[in-house]
Amino acid sequence: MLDSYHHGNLKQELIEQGLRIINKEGEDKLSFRKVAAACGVSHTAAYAHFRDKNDMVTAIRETVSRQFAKELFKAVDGVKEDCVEDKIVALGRRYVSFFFEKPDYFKFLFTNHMVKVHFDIEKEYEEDFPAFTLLKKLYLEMNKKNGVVATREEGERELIRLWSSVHGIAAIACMDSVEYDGDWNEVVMNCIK
Amino acid sequence: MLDSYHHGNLKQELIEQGLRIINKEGEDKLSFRKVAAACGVSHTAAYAHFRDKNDMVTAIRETVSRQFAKELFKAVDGVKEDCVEDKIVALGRRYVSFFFEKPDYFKFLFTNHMVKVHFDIEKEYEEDFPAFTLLKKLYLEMNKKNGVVATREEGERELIRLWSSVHGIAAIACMDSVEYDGDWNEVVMNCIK
DNA sequence: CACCCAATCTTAACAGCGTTAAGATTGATT
DNA sequence: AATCAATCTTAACGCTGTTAAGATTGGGTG
Repeated sequence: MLDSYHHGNLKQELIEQGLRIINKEGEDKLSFRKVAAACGVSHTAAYAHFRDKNDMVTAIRETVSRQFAKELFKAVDGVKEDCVEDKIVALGRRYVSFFFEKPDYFKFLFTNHMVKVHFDIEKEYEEDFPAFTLLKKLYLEMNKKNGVVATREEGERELIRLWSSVHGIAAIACMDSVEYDGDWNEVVMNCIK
Repeated sequence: MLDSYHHGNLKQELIEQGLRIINKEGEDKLSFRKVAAACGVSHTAAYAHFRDKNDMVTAIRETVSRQFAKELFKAVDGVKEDCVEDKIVALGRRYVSFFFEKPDYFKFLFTNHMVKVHFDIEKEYEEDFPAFTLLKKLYLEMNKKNGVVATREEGERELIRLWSSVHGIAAIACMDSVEYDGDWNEVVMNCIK
């Protein structure tokens, strides 16, 4: 463990170095060999920890996904306890600002189809995209507080509307050829309703 | 021109074969060499027509972009002349259904930042994404018809809301891990307003 | 303590990729 | 008929992901 042959903590460092490369050079510049070199290890060592490259990228993606969710939770927790509407707005703002700060993460998270989601408002799904699960929870909380009893169809449509609004703004704000000198926060407000 | 050394129409066939490969195997499976082989030509012949691979992919992307716009125009033209609201709805529906039919096109069009867009409602921009230009036109038409005089800020926000709603739904409808057995048309209706 | 095994890492090799360089072929122009 | 520029070919380079076979090592068993 001391003397280099066995790294000791390779799997995690591969993820960290991979993330660093994506941040600095973009996802397309990420290669198995480069990550290994960054860890000071031969280019096939990673196969002891990941099935293939895609498996490693997926692990990195899950790290980003958790990091994203953590930011959303933080934003929501900063709002006074009983103001569900404000919490939803706070989530929407952070959702957009997170990706506005790191546009590459948007592409990285959403373009390879890892995001699992169930609109079904009558059940919870452990495997769902955490950011979505949080939104779903807040939405149900809001309905409950306001005494709204939506049909399943109405509720699902409204949930989709909420998420797609915010997600759509993030998608557009991330396009590097889109310039908008207004305030994205205002846009979010205007969209969520 | 007859006897094979000079292909005669290579550039266009490269685009067509490239598009075919993307449709059948996905963008990541597209290679310069494979497209060339599909055209029955050596793997460097394409360099007479495209600067590099990215240049060829961009050409393919512009083809898809035009094809997409054509579909939207067709949908809009199918609506009675003076019903602007219905036209916008028709555009939204086709926007989503187009990508729902070919999910790979969504990623292909939007994840490499080719889409240029100006929200500025006081000018027209030739180079803008044609689908967006159409929406912008309809939006201004609607305001005019209804005698709405929005400030520049309000107008831009509303335009963004319109587009991001539709775009967001398309983005979500395209994720292969998202299953929704409701009608996306209803979702579009509910979002556009 | 000695042994062994399984996990971990290395080197070697393969096919596929984009790209460049140098040369062959051709249709069109002079 | 000669020439030239556009077009296509072959050869080579360095990079990529992946597999196979072997070296190294730490932990658990006798």
